Amino acid sequence: MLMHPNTTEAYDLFHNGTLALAEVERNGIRIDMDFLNEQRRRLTKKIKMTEKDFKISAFYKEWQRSTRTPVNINSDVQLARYLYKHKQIEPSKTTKSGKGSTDDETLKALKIPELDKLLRIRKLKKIRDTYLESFAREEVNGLLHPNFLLNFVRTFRGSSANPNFQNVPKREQEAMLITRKCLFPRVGHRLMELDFGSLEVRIAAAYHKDPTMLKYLREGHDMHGDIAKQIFFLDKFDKSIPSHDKLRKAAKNGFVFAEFYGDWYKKCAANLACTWGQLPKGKWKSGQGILFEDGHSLADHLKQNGIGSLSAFEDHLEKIEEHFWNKRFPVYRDWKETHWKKYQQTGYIDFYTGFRCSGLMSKNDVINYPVQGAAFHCLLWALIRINFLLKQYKMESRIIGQIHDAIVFDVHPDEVEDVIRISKKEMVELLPKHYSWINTPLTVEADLGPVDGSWASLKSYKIS
DNA sequence: GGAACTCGCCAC
DNA sequence: AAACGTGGCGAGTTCC
Repeated sequence: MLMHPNTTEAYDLFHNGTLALAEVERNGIRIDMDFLNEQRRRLTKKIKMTEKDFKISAFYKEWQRSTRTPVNINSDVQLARYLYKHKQIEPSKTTKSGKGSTDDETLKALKIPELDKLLRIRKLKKIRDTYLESFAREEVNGLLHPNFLLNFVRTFRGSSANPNFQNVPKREQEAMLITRKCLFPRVGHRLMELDFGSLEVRIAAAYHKDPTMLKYLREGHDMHGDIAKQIFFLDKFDKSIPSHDKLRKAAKNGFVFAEFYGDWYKKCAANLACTWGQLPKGKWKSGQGILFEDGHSLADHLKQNGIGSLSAFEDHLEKIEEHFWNKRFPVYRDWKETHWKKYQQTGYIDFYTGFRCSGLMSKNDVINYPVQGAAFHCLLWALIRINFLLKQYKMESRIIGQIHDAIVFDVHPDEVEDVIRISKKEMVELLPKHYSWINTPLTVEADLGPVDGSWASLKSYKIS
């Protein structure tokens, strides 16, 4: 596949972006090596103990008896051979190459208690070896200087390496609290993140201009709530009820975004019911799945609406998908088709930001690339401007990182409001003037840490 | 003994 | 007709 900036504007964006990101890289982020080393030791101890525990189990002994060579408990190849060849267990999932999978989900489904120890070891090693070790390797004078690169990604997004600043654990609490507690602002400063609200959805809307989607984005209605209502038969939807919020998140991540990216109802159904709804494959029994506040279970609730199994839920979601594209967002659907046809005729796709990809691409690629890429270019444009202004105003605050649709700052406590004001102006006011094809209002969300607080201590901060 | 591969898993 | 996009990176394994 060939890719290139196709306008001077696109070329300039990457030229200035490279210079700005080089400064971001030079700024760096403070790292607490004492805490890191303490966690390294603690994890090593835990891993050793769990390994010991695992090795006295009947499961391990049987595994070792099954083969002549010494077992390496870290080898998924050996584990798959033992489980699926020797013990003849049927895996619930296979890998791309058709072998039985040994990922977290598949091993948990086997309900072999000893395997939980193996998964625990895998998780602890991930934290220690992928994150802490790479942080330690890259530390210079108490700072990390992650690389931010613009020349690797097919969609013209950025990437990060040495260490990768863009995939530090956030959702899973244990991993988050170990890794992010290593990273700090400079002494007396605060960490702050500013990110665009639902940027990719807004950029997609600029391409397809679906009136229903534009209405959602312009009037701030809750699209994910509406879809959750429809998928899960909720007649009174209320985001502030925890169970409803759970189902809303499920609809958002397990269906809406998946459909936007090109997934289809069958995979979404399994994911929604099993991963998000905690229901089993096959038939459902009373009391199974996540619980509502009144004690009812998701299985009971769906049964009341005529759905008592995964296959019935699949049929239900097929209808939802049909409605989603043909009734709710038909103009979005039509854009996907005409955009795909255009690529098939010309052999390339143009981004609104002036970049061009040509060569062999799948349909999903053709639909996703210009959205993902242009969304990042919005962030990069704002980052270049904000970086320039912080220097021009001789401020103490610095940009120290970039995560696709977010900018990470190391801010002087007296400059918090100024940095927000300056950034907000660039992100929501001037950016849509520069890229006049943006057709919905942009929003900024802030997360702020206390003075000398680590990256684990950021809290949502209301922008005035 | 290193390159290239698979697999798993972290982020958006 | 087919079936979710982009990365980085570690460990194990296989190839040469």
